[in-house]
Amino acid sequence: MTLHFAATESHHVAKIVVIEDEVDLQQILAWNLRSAGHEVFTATHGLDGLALCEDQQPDLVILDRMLPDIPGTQVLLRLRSGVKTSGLKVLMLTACGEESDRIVGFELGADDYVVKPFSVRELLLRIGAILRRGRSEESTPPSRPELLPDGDVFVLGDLRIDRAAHRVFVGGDEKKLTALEFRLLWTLASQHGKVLSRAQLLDRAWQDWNTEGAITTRTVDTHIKRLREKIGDDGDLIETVRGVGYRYKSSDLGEP
Amino acid sequence: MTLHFAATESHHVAKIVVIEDEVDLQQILAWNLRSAGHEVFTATHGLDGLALCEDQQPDLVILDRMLPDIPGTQVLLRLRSGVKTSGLKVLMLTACGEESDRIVGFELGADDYVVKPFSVRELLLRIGAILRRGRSEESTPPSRPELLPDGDVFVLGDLRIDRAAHRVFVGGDEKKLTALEFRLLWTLASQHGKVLSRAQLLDRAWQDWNTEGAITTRTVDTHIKRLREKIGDDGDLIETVRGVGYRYKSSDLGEP
DNA sequence: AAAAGGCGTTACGAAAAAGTCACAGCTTGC
DNA sequence: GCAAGCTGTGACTTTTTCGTAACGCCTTTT
Repeated sequence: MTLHFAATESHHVAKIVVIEDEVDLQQILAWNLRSAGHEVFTATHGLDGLALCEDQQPDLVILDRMLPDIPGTQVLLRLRSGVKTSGLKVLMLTACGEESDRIVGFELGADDYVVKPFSVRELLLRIGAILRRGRSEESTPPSRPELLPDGDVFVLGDLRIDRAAHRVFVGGDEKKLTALEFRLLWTLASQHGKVLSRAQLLDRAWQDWNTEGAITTRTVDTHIKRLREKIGDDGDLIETVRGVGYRYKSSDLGEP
Repeated sequence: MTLHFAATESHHVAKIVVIEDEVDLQQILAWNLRSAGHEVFTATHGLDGLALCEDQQPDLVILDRMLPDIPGTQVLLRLRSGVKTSGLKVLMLTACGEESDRIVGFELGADDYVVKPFSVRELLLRIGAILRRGRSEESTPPSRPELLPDGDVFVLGDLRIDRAAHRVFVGGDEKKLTALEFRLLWTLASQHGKVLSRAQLLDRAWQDWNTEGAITTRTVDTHIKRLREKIGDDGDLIETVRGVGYRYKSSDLGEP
């Protein structure tokens, strides 16, 4: 069972993945971010980093442009193309002087772009800004409604999850879920086909919500039950994997 | 993610001046705007920019706040004081974290205000919005709101919000709202169907003058209550999403 | 087959979130 | 400078959600 840091009121604890091959820098960043209360995972290679992201579902990725295996822009591209990481924020790092990179970085959808060498303090400030913005999506005053398309709808078989509206439909009928149930379902569905242990579910669905300390893993069972009940599932959609955890039924029929 | 910023059908070709000293960013903007069919002129200094504007009489100026010679606010001030450039739209850019600037920016009459770092995509959307808002300017006859051009009137079911005149109608009856209530309602309605957290609402409706998280999120509740009361709502229009925030009732039925 | 462990299910108290209200500090306009 | 109206906040109430314990069924193990 994982322990969670206590969060200060105004401070949002985030899960952050750092993909950086310079170990010194990586450690400096990790240490500082952890000091700020964030949960940090590190990788030195692009592919490792991608796997880590899929596994951990972070809020933010700090991504070096130059990596041993594949370029950071490639990583960014894949992160952006995956449905499973929608809403993810990316901050790119780059060695100085590479002008064109910046263009590419922004166009690929990096949320910020920092040129090395940078002051750690500045970087932390920017990270804070990104994370804050993250919660308020597009930031600043609404200009015109039609400009904000909600491409944030997740569809999987009969299931449809609208994260922006915070609504769930099963076969066309809306199911009223509580905030926790919603997150639980989202966690499972966004990783459909993959077994998630109770500990993992507590980590993700409960996230920073559970700041007080450990919650019994049995609690998950109860919520799974409630969730199944609400979405009218008898174990077909949310499958029990005895001794391991739960899994949302995969839509894939096999290996592509 | 490949972004296309090609010109769309109902598109006015505009003349745009970009005043930005970071050449990278300036070029990114210029390139994208030109791709969208606009005529673009660039300057790296404030005074050059002013001259350029007087010379070219653009429709829109994109103005960085920090420039090598004079502050962007100065530029804005002079643009606004000149009769020759009335009707001009101005979008200001600023480095993040400078809260007070934002106030100044809006008060000086910027049409929009974007904080760096921003996603280019978002900026272009906003530029499009500003341009589309067109030359309707002020001068809205307050007597017949239903006859106004679609520019500044927002209609959603029984609700009609006239931003220019700062009036709100529900089913034909005008509701007298305070400035804050008006912004709150607008924020919710313009994002109808989407859940906005209390933090988001504070960010947007309270906008500038909420320095820091100085205001309790509970305050939002109170204003929601007042707003509901005034527009005669019992939770049908402004829906409570427990544990998440509030949502203005969507006009869509939610099912495709 | 009995024991042990894992899980489904239920019910209930505790706690959190939202609704509501009154009041005080601040502007604003007169 | 006064009165009127906004706004923010704390206290209180109501509503809803969450965590846990308890019990029983089913599966696995010995």
